[in-house]
Formats: sequence, structure tokens, C-alpha cells
Amino acid sequence: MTDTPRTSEATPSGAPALSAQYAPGDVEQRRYEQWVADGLFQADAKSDRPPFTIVLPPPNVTGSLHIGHALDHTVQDSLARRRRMQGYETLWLPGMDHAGIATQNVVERQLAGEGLSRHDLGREAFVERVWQWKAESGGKILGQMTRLGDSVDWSRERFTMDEGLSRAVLTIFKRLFEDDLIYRAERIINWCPRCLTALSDIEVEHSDDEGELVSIRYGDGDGAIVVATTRAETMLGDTAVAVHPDDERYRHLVGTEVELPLTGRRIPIVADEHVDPAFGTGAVKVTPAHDPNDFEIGQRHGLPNLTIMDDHGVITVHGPFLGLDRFEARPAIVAALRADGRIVAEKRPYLHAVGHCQRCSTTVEPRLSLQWFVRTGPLAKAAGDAVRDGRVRVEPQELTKRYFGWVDNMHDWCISRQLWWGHRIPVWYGPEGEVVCVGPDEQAPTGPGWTQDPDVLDTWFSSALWPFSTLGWPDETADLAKFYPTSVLVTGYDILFFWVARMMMFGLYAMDGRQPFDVIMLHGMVRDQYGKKMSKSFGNVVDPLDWIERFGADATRFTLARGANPGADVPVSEDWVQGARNFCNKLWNATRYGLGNGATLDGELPPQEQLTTVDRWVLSRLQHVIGEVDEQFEAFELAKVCDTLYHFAWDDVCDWYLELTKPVLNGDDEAAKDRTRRVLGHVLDRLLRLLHPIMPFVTEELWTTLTGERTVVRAAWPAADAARIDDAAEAELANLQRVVTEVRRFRADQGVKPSQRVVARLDGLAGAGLTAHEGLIRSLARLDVEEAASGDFAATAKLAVGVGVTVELDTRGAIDVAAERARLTKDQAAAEKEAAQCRAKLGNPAFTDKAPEPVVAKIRQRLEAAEADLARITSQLEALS
RNA sequence: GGGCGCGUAGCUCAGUGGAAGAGCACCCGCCUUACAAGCGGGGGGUCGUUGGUUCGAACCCAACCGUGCCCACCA
Repeated sequence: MTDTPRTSEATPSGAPALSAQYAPGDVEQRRYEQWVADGLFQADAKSDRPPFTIVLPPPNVTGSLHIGHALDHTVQDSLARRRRMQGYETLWLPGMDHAGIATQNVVERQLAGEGLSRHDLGREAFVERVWQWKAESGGKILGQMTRLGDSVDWSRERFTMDEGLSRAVLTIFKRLFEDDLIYRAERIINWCPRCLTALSDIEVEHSDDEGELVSIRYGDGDGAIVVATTRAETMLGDTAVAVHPDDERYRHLVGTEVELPLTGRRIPIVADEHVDPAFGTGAVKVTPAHDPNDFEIGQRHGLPNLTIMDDHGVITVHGPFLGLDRFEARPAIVAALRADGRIVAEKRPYLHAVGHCQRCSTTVEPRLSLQWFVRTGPLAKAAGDAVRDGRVRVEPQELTKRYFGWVDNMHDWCISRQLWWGHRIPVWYGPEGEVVCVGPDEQAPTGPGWTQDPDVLDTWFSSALWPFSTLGWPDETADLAKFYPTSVLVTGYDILFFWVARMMMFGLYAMDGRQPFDVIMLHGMVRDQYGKKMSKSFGNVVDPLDWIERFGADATRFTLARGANPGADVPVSEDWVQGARNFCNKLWNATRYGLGNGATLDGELPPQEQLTTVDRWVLSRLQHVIGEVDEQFEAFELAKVCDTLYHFAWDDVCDWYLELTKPVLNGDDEAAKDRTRRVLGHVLDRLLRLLHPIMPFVTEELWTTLTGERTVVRAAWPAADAARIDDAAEAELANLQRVVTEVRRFRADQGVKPSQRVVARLDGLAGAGLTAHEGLIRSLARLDVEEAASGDFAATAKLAVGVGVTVELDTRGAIDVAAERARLTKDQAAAEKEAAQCRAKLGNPAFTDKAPEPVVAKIRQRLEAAEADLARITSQLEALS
């Protein structure tokens, strides 16, 4: 892709040279190795500012590292690098993987490819296989996006996992257990018959599917009652029929019994508030073992729970249907009922919400099962209050509503999973039915008949401990004392509920009511250039390693950061990462220009009064930019930071400032050259510092070359200097830019080649305050001075460019009158429209009376300017004839 | 079914009461000595629709249309 860099050449000033070609791969690798060698990633202990901590999400969400992680890392690392430059002690919590269901999924998929399942391997071999996969695949992106230390410490994780349970998990489990916040109960849970595991509410995805609604008559004669169901097969497990207590139609039946078809069992008719009399027939079959609502009804009425399916979803009762899969059983049972004359009505297709396993899309089966739960009531209340009372801020604030909606309506949390990879539940069961929870540093009971619960904990159980377990909790470590609560959590809004809410609950609980972080910064999902979700089936998935390889980590980071505003999704495309790479290249070349022209940081920045307007202008712009970037960083508006710096670097510095320094630096006034060299060095220095958090590698390379210093990582973050703000210089430069642009426009319209110098006479510069800048204007607009001696200057065009300046040009031939007339006519129309708008406003007494005076004054000024323009353009048009 | 967003240039998005913006894409001209991964110039939008509030609306309010996400035990 890129050529090998050319060997360095010495520059005129003797400064070290950059290769002519920017080669991101080489630069980034070299810089990374240097940072590691210099040990730049340990926390600095010398700061008196509060520590700045970032919580790094465990990369377990999808089971592999992807562009979403690259986004997390970019934002986190950018925030951290700026804080470090500001003198904060920063810590980035390590990104260890942990007990992820997804981790297991990846390996299960591999096994499926070999025609195996985990049950074929056995628990031990399976776990070993997961380790193998992790060792081969883990941590790559984390390093290459940021190279911020080898933050993935697999050996440490291996240690904690080999213990079976990390101390943190054990500690909090035991504490919750003893506080009666963890309990084991038989409940209806979401069960995936394919994965053979319980699912929490958030692992179930609902969709409207086509099913059937079948009405079945239970009983005969006067005592008959018709129920409707979408799941006919569960009727085998019915233990009652329920109606609403106030439903007149059925009042006489409450307390009686009906015969359950096909089985001959007699079941009671009960009255329960849950039933909606308006839906269907107003009577509902009750299957407590296979429906959450029915379970509740069953509890209230003391009904038995009759389980009719095994964990694979296969019918386990009643001869004719025994051994049928649940989806085979449904039509079979409907057919049998129809043959019996019991089907009263059928509606097919019937659209209704059905739950699916998040991972394999299998239809979820509600199943009565013995599981472990966290009693979330008090924990969730505390998690909500911490945001309500302002201790924790959510950015963007709009998402707090969603947060409350979640924590204020949280069901108890099913934490047991029937997987083999993860932290095992630390509970042993004894031969006499004993239940013992084993805490850290406690001996598990041994002896015949004692067994450990085979289930593992939900992946989010250990993730919820992240902000403090990574700091050494439950030990009272120095890190914990210093860095908890952490400063900011950066993650996508998609796991606000999965992860963030749980960290809040456990953080507040384990750390005596102290929140796990002060700010929750939520960004969006990475999407493609059409705003589409990335998915393998669309084929629009981006591999960040591929981009890093082809465009560089800086370009990849800039592309992501440029889209990363709080709460907003982040669209990316190859075109844009190319643009980001081009920007890196632009900085490279700008710095080469500086080095080649003696840009320096030696000595004090010259005082304002010694500087040219151009130098004062660029310094003034710089101060504004520093202020804006600071504000945007504090508001976590990374996209705006990128935008501000991109435009300052490219438009102000490269397109104007560097060009404007050329006449000075190529001139003869050595003192003036030195002053501009110093300003040039200052501007490049500050620009590179400001960009460093977002593009660490290229700025490090350029900054160290420019300054001769060791690293920009520890350079101070720039502070705005109000004394360098110069409104007059900015106004003067605006005039200069206008004149130059107008001449360029004329030249382009007239088809004058850029390389062709044109003789011109400039008038009226004094009025625009541009007297001193004639040379600059001529340089940028490529206008030559008339040769007084030759005397053959013949103005073929006279250009009135506004701000009172006129330019007479000798284009050595007839100008294109038609083109010129077209241009002027267009300008005239624009000026006329503007003038008309202003006049209309000013002619409206309602406006002049009610609008604030500054607004009215501004409109008056605009009218004057428009009328002046109009006069100028009109007279020019007339002169064209 | 409930809740929260969003609809601005071909694409992705800023702008949230006082002159319609950016990046990319597009058109024209250029190898001008930091940079063709570039330089200069240019075209392009009745700001979803309809009402309302206001001297003034892309921006505030209402309704509608379109679209996205989250939540949900109506059998």
C-alpha cells in the first residue's frame, strides 16, 4: 500500500528530518515499542490532582474483539491521555476477559464444526479448549488501537479463573447470601432448549411471530367453559381454569370442576384478578409449570405444578404424546382435540409476541426450575437513587429516563447458568440436604455425599464487580483507596442495562454506598456509511485490524472518534478512514514544512507588538481553538473535538498560515524570519499536543522530531492565553482572505492557469487595513507588480472585491466578458436578495419595535453592506458593456 | 401494547428562536518548490407534511406521515 519510507535527509536548519512519505505502520510500531520501553503506562504518582480512572469494559460481549471495542478504546484512551497531559494521575482498569457465555459460544461453534458438542468433551477438556481459544485470539485490538500497555494480562486472569472463583466473586456472593439477597427458588425461568440453560430477562428477545390461537371447550353441558391458547400442547399440564372474579358469565362456575380433555383429569375453576375478561372468552387455562403468569396464579390458589416437558422441550407425560418435541406435540394435540369435537374456533395465523434465545434464536420455553436469584429490590433502589440525587451523571442526560425505567422495574435476577465456562456457584450440598455457601479462604466441605452446585454464574455477575474487583477488592489496596469511585465509564448504550445498572447495584452494595463511577458516558453503536447496523449477513462488518493494517491506528481512531458524540451512533466507512489517513498525512507534511523552514521552540514567544498581523492572527485562532476543545472534551463531545481540530489544522494552519509565512521565510529580514519561525514552532507544537489524545502515534512522531523532546505523552496540555487573542488581527485577516479569494475566483472564471503570473495594480488597501499585506496578497493570488520601466501595463479588467479594494489586472488579452458578466450577475442577485430581506425586516414596525436593539442594529449593518456591494457590482457590470 | 429518539445537500451528520453548515461524493482548472493521500474554484437543500405560537421558526407547540431503538406475562 505505502512505499517504504525514503531515508532521512538533513534539513537546511540541521533539524532531524521526517521521511517524505508518511508510513503509519512503521511509525506506530516504533512509537509503541518506545512507550513500553519507557514505562509510560504506569500511573504517575506525583500529581496533586484527583486521580482519573476509566473503567474498561470486559471484552466478552460478543465473544470476540470487534470494531465496537475499538470505539470504546479510542474514546477511553483519548480521555485518559488528555487527563494525563493535564497532570492527573490516570488509571485505565485492565481489560480482562471473564466468565462470558459468549466465550463459550464461540468454542461451541468451533466444536459444532467438528461435529462435536461440549458434552462430548466433558467439562474439563472443554474449559481447556476455551483457554486455548482465548490465548490465540485475545487482546489484539486493545493493543493495536492504543498500545497503552499490555493491558490484557492473561496470566492474571488464568490465575483467578483457575481458582474457580475469584476472591471478589466469592466475597460478594457470600455477603449477598448472608444478607438474604441471594436465594434459590423454583421459579418459571426462560429456558433455551437448545443451549440447555436458563436465560435472564435481558437474554430473551421478543418478536411478533405467526402462531395460532385455538379455542378449546373444557367440560360438557352447563359446566363447560371455553379457553383460548396459542400453546395447545401445554394443556396437558393444566391444573385449573381461571376467570375474572367480577365476570358475571362465569360466576356460577367458580368453585366447580371441569374435566380436562384427553387426560380425564378434573381441574378446578378459580377466580383471579389477573384474567382480562375482555380478551378471548374471558377464561384462561392455567399451566403453572409452563407459564409465568399461570405460575403466579397457581401460587395464589395453591395449585399443583405439573411439568410435562423435559429440558429439551420434549413431552414427558401421557402415552400418545410422550417423546414428541413441543412443536410436533402442538398439531398432534390439536388434531386429537378436534377429533374429540373440542375445538371451538381456530385463528391461524395469529400474530403474537414470542421470546427467542438471544444467542441461537430458539423459541424460549418458560420452564419451572430450581435456580439462583439476586433479590434486586433494595439494590436497584440504591442504583436509581444514586443517579436521582446527582451523585452519578449520565451523558447524554436523555438516557437517564431509560436508566430509571430499568432500575425501577427490575425483576429478581436469575444468576445461575447451566454452562461450563465461568465462575461456579460457591454452594455445596450435603448428604442430609445441607446447603453451605463457601466464602473466600474457607474450606469447602468434603466427604461422601457432598457436591458443588454444577451451575456457573451469569457473566454479568462478575462484570458487575469490575470497577472495584480490578482494583484489588476485597483487599483494601492502595489502588482501591485512590481510584474508587472511578471517574468515568465509557461504553455503548446497548449495555446500559446489562452491565452499567448491575455495576451500580454491586458497587453501591459492596463499597458501602459509594458509587462505582461519577460519570457514565454512553456512545452509540458503530454503523456503516448508510447508518446500517453492522452484521455478518449484510456483509458490512469492518475488521479494525484490517483498517489498522491499511490506514493506521491513528486513522482508525480518528474515524471512530469523529463520530463519537454522546448517545449518537457512529457511522464509519472506508472512504472516511481514508480521509482520516489523509489528515495524518497532512499533519506530516505540515510538520515537514515547519522543520524545513526552521520552525523552533527555542526561547520565549516574541511579545505581541513585535509580531506580524499574520502571526498574531494564528495565535489568536489557536487560543479560541484551545478553549473550544477544552469545552468539548469536558462535555465528552469527541466528534466536535475532532471537527474543531481538523478545521483549525487544515483550513487555518495549512491553507492559510503556512502559505502566509512563505513570503516572510523566503525574505531577507532575518529578525522577522526568526520571530515567525518561533511562532510557527509554537503553533505546530500546540496543535500536535491538542491532537495527541486522538491520534497518539503520528503526533508523537512529529512532536518529538519537532521539539527534540522524549515524548508528547507527558507534555503539558495547552492552556488558552487570553493575552494572545487579537480581534483586530482576525478582522484584518478576514479582509485579506476575502481579497485573495475574490481574485482567485476571477482567475478561475477567466480560465487563467494557476501557474500563470498576472500583472496587477492594487488600490484601496489602506481603507481595508491591508497596506502592509500587499506582498502577501500578491503571493497568494499570484499577482505580479507592474514593471514601472516597461510601461506597457494595460489593465484589461478592473475588479472591485469589496472591503474597498480594487484590483486592476493585465491579463494580456481580452477577458472573457460573458464569464465575467455571468459571475457579476450572480453576485448582484445575491446582494439584491440580501438587501431586500433586510429592507423588509426594517420596514416592519413590529420588528423594529419588538426585536432587541442589537438584532436590529445587525440587520441595519447587513443592509448597508448589501447596498454597498450592490453599487459596486452594478457599476462593474455597467463598465463591462 | 407502553416508552424514548430521529426525519436538514447524493451519503453520514452538526446546527435547537434572530443571515441554511461540515466531511465525503460531484463538476471545472491545476504535478504552483510541505503535501496529487494534494492545491485553487464551483454547483447542490421550499430543513418530512399540515396547522399553531412569535415581529421573526430548521429550532417552540399540536396533529399526521415515515423511520429507528428499548421495554412488555393479554392467554
